[in-house]
Amino acid sequence: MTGSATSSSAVEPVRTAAPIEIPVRMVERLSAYRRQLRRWVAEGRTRIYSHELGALVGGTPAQVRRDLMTIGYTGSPARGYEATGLIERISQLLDAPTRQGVALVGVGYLGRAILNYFSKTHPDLPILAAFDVAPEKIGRVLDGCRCYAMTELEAVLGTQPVTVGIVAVPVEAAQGVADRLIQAGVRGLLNFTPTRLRVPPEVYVEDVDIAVSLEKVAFFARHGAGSDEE
Amino acid sequence: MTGSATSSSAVEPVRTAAPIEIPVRMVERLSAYRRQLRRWVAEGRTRIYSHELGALVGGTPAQVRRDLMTIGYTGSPARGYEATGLIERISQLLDAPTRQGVALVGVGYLGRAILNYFSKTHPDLPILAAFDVAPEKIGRVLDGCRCYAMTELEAVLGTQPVTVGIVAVPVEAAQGVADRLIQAGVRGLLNFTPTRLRVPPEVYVEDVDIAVSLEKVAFFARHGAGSDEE
DNA sequence: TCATGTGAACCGGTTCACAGCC
DNA sequence: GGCTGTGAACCGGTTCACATGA
Repeated sequence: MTGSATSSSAVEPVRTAAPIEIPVRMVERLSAYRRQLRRWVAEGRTRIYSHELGALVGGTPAQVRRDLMTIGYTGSPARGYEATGLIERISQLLDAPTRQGVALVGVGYLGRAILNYFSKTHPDLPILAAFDVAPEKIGRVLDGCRCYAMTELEAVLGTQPVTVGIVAVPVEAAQGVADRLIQAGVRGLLNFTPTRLRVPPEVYVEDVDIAVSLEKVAFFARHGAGSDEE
Repeated sequence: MTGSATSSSAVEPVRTAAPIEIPVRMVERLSAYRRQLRRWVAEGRTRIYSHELGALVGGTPAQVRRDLMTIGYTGSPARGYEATGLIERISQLLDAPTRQGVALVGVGYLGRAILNYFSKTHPDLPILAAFDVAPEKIGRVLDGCRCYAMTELEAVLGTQPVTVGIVAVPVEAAQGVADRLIQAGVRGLLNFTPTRLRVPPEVYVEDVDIAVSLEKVAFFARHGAGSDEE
């Protein structure tokens, strides 16, 4: 189908670490688990039951247990799961062994929102550089992140361990930005633009489509709310 | 689920034409189809094949055909699908028969980004009002949308056909905002906050969790890109 | 020939349900 | 008693593959 399946070069990935193959949805859940667990710990709690964590994240106890079983983390029937240990285990899987950072392209309202939000939270996976075309933004430091000119993109990325790019530019510019980011070594893109980016098969693209989300909400606001999810 | 349509005030909606039960993911796809079709038409094309539409949206031809079959839209083997007719059919399903609008709460960077983006595109499903606590924003008109004080929320929503609310406020304020919106008649929420909103079962909540999305991208940027999706 | 329409097989994630243990 | 660990059943969406028609 138009290229996607492609790769599958017959080679079964004997990938170094991470012997576990984690399904996409589960990565989302693990990420959510970790965040809630950090709050939990910050509130002084140390142990948690599957039904508690489930409630915190909007999932079922069975789902939580299944996930934790899959990542090989064991609790005890009497005391549930040990929170900090679980956080560590999840981090072990989700975080890169070597420091990995993010580049933000497009410092409009959306870009500023992201910078602003991530400067506060999110110690791991830092936004190392921002890029924009507007001269008045270039050289400034916004929320602790330096803003460079688009022309400097290749140079800056050459000095930073950036593996993820956020595309927060106008639609027309998206593909060009994606190409340059990938050329500069980025392997994953978070795309806020309503275009399907054309990328080589080894690059991962996640589309965040607010327009579609909004229409979905409008639709289910009328028809029976299929409860929530995600 | 399991057919039991919970609430459904006994009245089987004799809605003009929509006896179809549409799965969640399909609503997303239909929304995406429509947007691409509109571009397609804007470029002067009138007919489209399943594989073309599939490519435009990142899906397979089979998936497209199945979806169109499900919504009861028929094409011809020789000429594919008629674009404008298809747009209309999708609109018939997705859009409300009566004018329905959106309220935005929180006019920070994220709120501004949304206002800015939706004022340009999106004629149907307009953002009818914005709310914030910052005095300097109150009374101003941003991207064609008036910004009111939070205290005016109930009063303003009483005069507008708002069924959807966008929650773009700081985490701490989210639940309170959600409660008030729902109290004011909103039936669907688009939540940008990293909390699980507590809502009555008839209200639909869609969480857009940028932090989780970013971690997902970072993860798959390292491990094999499982192609794209969503 | 090439694309549509569609029953049927397929697939992978979710949920069930129960054994084991504290 | 309540909770974990987990094989097995379940379920719904996706994909296949082929009959059909221009």
